[in-house]
Amino acid sequence: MSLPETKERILDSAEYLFARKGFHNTSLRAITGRAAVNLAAVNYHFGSKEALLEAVFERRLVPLNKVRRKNLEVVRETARREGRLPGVEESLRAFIEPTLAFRKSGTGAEDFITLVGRAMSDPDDTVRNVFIRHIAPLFYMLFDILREALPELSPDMLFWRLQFAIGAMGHAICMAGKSYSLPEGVTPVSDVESLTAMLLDFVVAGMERA
Amino acid sequence: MSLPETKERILDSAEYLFARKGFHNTSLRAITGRAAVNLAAVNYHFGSKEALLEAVFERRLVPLNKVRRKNLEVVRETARREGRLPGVEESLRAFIEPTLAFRKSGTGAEDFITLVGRAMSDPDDTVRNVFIRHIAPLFYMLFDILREALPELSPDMLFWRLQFAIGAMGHAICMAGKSYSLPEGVTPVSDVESLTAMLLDFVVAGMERA
DNA sequence: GTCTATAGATTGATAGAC
DNA sequence: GTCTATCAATCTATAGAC
Repeated sequence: MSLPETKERILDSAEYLFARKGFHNTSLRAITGRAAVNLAAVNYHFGSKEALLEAVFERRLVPLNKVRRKNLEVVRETARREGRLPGVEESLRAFIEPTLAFRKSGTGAEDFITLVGRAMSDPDDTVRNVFIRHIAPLFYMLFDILREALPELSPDMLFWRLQFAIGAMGHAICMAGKSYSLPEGVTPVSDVESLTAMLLDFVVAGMERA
Repeated sequence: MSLPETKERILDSAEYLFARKGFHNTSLRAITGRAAVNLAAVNYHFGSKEALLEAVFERRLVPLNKVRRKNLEVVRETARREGRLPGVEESLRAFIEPTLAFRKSGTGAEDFITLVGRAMSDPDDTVRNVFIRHIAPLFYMLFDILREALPELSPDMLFWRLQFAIGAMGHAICMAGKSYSLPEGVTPVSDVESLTAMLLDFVVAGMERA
């Protein structure tokens, strides 16, 4: 059966397993087994395991980045039209909100966004480089808008604060929906809206710190 | 040559490689090759690759945790003696400062602290579980002190804010000393004192956000 | 304790029939 | 495009000489 969905099935399976076990700890046999396709299909459709990883990132990251870029452009243009500086909160929201919201955007999106949360600090160059290549332009764009929003902050300080914010977001993504052992009396909400609101509160406060 | 330092050489080499390539992407051959010891020495001294990972964490984490625990106890006792609540900044500092300072505490410590920065969100269960087992008690201790410091904050909210802070710290650790491509005009400082000060500023602001 | 040698399993990738 | 079969490399782990 030469189903046109074979590539998609492989991508879904790889996304699922990469997010849960990591790239190097996931074999092509595990991927094709879960996808119920033949082992050789991966190399036929993608060429190599590494190219498959690239494709897993690309499938979701291209549309997600389009939304984030659009949001940032709107923030910039609106501020310019109204003759004011872009706000810190609206700038960070333009980047963070679509990222966390993406989690419930479709089947497997949750796996992907977990993968994203981990990719930034992945020990493996293969994973991290593929990810950084896709995310760097948006990072610079966000950096530039925050430069305008916080002109009194030195570039160095802004750089680090933005790194802190990104670290907080990535870790929040990794933790969301997991069930680690929790302190007494804690039953943490993890619906997207609440988490986004809490995270934005936190990073805006840190970013605006005098 | 039956040098008593063989175990140490293996630990150093494993620490170096785990931090740079990840656990599953590092072979025992690479470890023993770099350590200039025989392949079989790993299984003789540690029993298995996984037990070696455990030992890598244990060697550094036990003394580091002793410092962090001591610091947190001092914060708690000092506040109690002075009849006041523990402060947010001193509580977070008691945890964060020794962690970042550990980076320059000796040969290889930098590698280890990178490993720590990544362990929290490591895709691999083996790595993450070993780490969480060592860090969980201190996390609860810090959580409890911050409960006293911020009594008006709901446990859920505090839990997430602490997660954000830990995510920021972990990412900062991973980024420190790396040379990623940077925005125009940014030459980020990464000496321990400056980074600690900036990070504390950021997370205290986020934690105290009204 | 250190070494050689190798077992035993698993890996990514490919050739070639259909 | 999909399959079987397999190659060549790699891996962790261990047995046994020294």
